[in-house]
Amino acid sequence: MTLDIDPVQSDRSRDALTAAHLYYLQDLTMDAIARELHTSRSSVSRLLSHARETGLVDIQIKSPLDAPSHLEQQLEARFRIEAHVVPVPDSASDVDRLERVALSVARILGQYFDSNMTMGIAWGSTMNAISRHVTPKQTHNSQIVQLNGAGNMRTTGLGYASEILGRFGTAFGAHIQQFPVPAFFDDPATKKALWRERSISRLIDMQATMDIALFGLGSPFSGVISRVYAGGYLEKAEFDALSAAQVVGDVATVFYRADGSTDGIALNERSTGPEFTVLRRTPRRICVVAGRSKLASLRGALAARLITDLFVDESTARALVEAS
Amino acid sequence: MTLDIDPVQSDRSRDALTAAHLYYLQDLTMDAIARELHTSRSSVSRLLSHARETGLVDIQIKSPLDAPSHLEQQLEARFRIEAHVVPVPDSASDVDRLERVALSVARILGQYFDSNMTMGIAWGSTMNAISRHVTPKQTHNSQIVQLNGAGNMRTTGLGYASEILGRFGTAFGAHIQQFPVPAFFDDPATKKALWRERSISRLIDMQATMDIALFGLGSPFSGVISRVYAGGYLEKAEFDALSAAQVVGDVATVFYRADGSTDGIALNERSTGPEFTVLRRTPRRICVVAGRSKLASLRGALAARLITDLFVDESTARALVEAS
DNA sequence: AACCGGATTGAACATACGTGCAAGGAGCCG
DNA sequence: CGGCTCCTTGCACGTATGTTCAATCCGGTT
Repeated sequence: MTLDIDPVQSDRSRDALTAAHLYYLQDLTMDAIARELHTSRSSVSRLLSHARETGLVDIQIKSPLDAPSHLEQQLEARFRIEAHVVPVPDSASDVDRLERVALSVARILGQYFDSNMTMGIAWGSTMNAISRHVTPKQTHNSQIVQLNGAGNMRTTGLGYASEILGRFGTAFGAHIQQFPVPAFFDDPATKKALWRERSISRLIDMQATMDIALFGLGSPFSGVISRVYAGGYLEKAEFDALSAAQVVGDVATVFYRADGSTDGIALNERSTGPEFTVLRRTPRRICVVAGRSKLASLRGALAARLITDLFVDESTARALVEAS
Repeated sequence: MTLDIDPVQSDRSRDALTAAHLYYLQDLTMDAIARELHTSRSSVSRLLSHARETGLVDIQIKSPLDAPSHLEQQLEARFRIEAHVVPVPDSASDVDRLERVALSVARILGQYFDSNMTMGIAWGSTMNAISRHVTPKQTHNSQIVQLNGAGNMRTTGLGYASEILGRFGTAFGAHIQQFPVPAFFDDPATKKALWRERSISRLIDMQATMDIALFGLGSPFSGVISRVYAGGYLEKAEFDALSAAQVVGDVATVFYRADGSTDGIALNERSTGPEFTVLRRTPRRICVVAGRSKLASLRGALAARLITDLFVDESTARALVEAS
């Protein structure tokens, strides 16, 4: 057994690297590059795609700091967060919105995550969308930790959640830490007991000391039903209880009201997501929101001070600013 | 008088920014972007060019660290420098070589230079070529300092050198410090006297404390005549003296031999470039070389330990490694 | 108000680029 | 040694992008 890299792979990458050099740093046409590399133009096109996909080429966009859009400035001033407004035409559907915001986030994420870091991630449609596009970036000694369990009455949830987790993991070359518990326990006592198990508490500790948290928002009572409510995670009675408690949203299956409060929301006792008091210790907490249906939920999360960095589509951002 | 930015400029930049967002982060086609921005596709193409040219979009290429080319590794091991080999086909002319290496350097330079830094730059065909392509990057409180005088019998040299200097200055938003003296004094005493003038000594001090030096190499006795020898800077007699002293090259009009030594080279007493003992204190000293005609000169500069970072075209790099 | 550069715009054209496809390997059984 | 699959390659085609040019707009001047 040897440590050599697959020579074919390495050949390919070496070529991709020179191709990228010639294309992006020397402005040669793919045709010219093809001649220098003794191959066809189409292969060069493919090499360059490969270079971009694998993060060999890194394209960043830098706001000249003096020109964050008016919207971003307002959000930053009003909520004390770093805001990133993703331009999406007002006519776009909510699906488009999510897809486009997710794509933007996926491309930028590498600027936040680095070697020796631990990032906690939730799961759900937002995280799923992001995971499908993350641009790879090689890191060392870094960890991706699942924030909340994903099991329900029908499945252990390991498939869906770990797919998401896995995509982040391979993109960053990070170890992944799954959280093999249901989204909600039936009995709070089970949770307490499990939390004392070393295998689980190790994970809880990692969550408590992570450098970055990345999450979307659940919004139980708005048009688009978040995955948590659709997938058999909650019974009708539980759902009604949330409604009665005036819940407006959740982060990693921990629920909150419009004012950001969580006290007396019974379901949280059985939820596996990190308590907000813990979450708030994470230095960078990136929230991704797309679509106006999540507006109430977003207001609540802001009130709960769960967010340090917000990625949001333009029209939702506008709505957020206007109503305040 | 107001501090507002030209609203037209700012409009343009804002659009360029969103266009860049949509194009590079969301993979929209220019056509789609045109519709969102209510303009024509060609305008979007222009906006994107603008965004790239002004450094709004920053494209980096990251060697996965495990894959610096064989050549780069050898150079780094042998000379204790950071090497960047620029791929250029062996068939390319020396002019092409220079142009392509310069373009690469111009694109990468922003990764080295930042706010609050001082960079010293020489002048000559290499620096000229680089200056014509530097990708802008906004910095604050940074300085560009001219390393050596550019005047000669016919002109003050302020035009040519300051054009170069100016391009770097505007690209980085840096203050520029010209060096209004000839390349060589006739009398060493004049130099000594001037060096005591506060206006000049201030500049010398800046050179002594700069963070980065950027220079090409002169190679008096090889095919392509460096600007120093062509432009009326040296008399026949001086040229002969250099030859007799076995000089192989110069950095900022300070001459050295193949072994890197400078002792007893009379012309250096009258040269306005920084002494090597001073130059070597600069933490990062970036040398840009293109063309095998500069090989001897490059060997000397390496022997003189003037270089910490080398940018060189592929075939010159190969020649350098092979002959050692 | 009429006039004049100079900059900006969209249409049209000319390139350059991405991708489906069929052909040609390279490895892997049977 | 076929015969199989899976992967890579170059070609051909359609689309996306860069660029020229004439028309238009704008700010300043007479």
